[in-house]
Amino acid sequence: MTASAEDRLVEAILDAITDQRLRPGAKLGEQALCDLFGVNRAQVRRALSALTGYHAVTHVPNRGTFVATPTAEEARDVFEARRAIEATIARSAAERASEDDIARLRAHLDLERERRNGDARREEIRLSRAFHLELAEVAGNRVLTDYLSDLTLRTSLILGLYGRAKTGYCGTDDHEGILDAVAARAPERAADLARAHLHSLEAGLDLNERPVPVNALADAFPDRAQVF
Amino acid sequence: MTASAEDRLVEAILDAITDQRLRPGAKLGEQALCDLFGVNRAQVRRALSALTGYHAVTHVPNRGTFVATPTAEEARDVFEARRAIEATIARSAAERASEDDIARLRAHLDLERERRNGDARREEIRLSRAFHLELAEVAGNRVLTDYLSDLTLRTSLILGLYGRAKTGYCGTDDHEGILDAVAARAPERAADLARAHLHSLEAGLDLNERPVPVNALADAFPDRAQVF
DNA sequence: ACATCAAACATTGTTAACAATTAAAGTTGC
DNA sequence: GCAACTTTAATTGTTAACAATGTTTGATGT
Repeated sequence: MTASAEDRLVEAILDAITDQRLRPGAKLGEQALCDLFGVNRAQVRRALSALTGYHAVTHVPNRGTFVATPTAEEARDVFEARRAIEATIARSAAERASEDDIARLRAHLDLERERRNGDARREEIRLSRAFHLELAEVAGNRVLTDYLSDLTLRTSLILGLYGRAKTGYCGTDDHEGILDAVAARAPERAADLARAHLHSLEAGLDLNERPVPVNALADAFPDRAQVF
Repeated sequence: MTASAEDRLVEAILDAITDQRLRPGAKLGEQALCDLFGVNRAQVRRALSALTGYHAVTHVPNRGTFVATPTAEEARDVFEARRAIEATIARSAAERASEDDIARLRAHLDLERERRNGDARREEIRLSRAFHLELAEVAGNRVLTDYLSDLTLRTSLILGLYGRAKTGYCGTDDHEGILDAVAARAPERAADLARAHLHSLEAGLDLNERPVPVNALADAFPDRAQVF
């Protein structure tokens, strides 16, 4: 069960993008990654290739690979796709959730609410994403779960680019409403609430192009920077 | 605009899977692909890596990569995902299709009907897939179109594994009904018909595990086999 | 004949050196 | 001082040889 070097790299970069330590447009230099993670270039190269498949990075021939910078149009498409997929997920979850599932999701929301009182913004995004993905697990469709994993990552990038600093991200209240509908075995209400949740999240965006904030690779992995 | 060797390879293999010249479980040997396409191993390797991202092949460490063999469960998940996505696509298409779009789709259906009278079964699958993808283009959501491209490919594999030989694949009649709803600007009816179409396609499957038919790589590319 | 084991073969995985391309720095001329 | 050009450095792309793993083949003994 020991993950390969390539998988570790992919996970580390996905994590860094998820909680916005790596911002859109940041360059992922091959040698830099070799040094940071202590692997050889071929492995880095394959990891980056895999990441392009997740729409997390874009590869420019002879230039390098960069953290993806979704356009405003792509942002709209991502949210529409999420509504289509998460409505189905919410419906299935309401039909299939066991008592254990519901209890687990409630515990997750408690954690979310607790952390929200603090100001750990990164943690907030990560936990919010985790709720959506756990609900997907409960729904039990691996294909949809994989797509949602992809879409939530892209949502992280979109929030980083177009999100207004003021507004919080996913309201915990919305999540609570969805879970209540699931617990009440009300599939259509759960689906409607999921759609509404995503609409309000999208409404909180400012979809005007803005200068792309780029930061260095080393900033995203401060712990490793000293090790190597 | 000249496609790279890697892209050509990916396209060729995806095509071969789409019209079932490459069947589930077929081994994609690296050296064999080098010989067939006259490229070096590194390029083959990267192409195969990209293909795993499309869920078209699976990679087994130290064993090689093989054309994916979806399980019965995955088949169900794929169809549920398609219903979620294509219902949204049909709805959008009905809202946004121009007269040109509709004319183009009608021409496509004419072609489909014509070929159907012949017995070109491969052509039939390819054209049916193309209709779904063209409708997605009309709907105008690139994210959903990409996912659908992925799902239709997997559907090809699923039909090869679990499809009853008797039944045709996508009925042209179903497609016609969907297009009529689009032309009539009836989004909900279009969405319902799309869902029903996929339900009937899924109902035509025999989801019992069966021996995996494997054929050789060279069989899938008879034209190239002689060149090299 | 069948199972077991061992050696030969074939295939995948890794590494390092080399080539090609792009970005950066420095220089020259106006 | 600024722009255009040349040279230098850094980065990505490619190739081929080597190592490790898995598979097949054939021999051996029961």
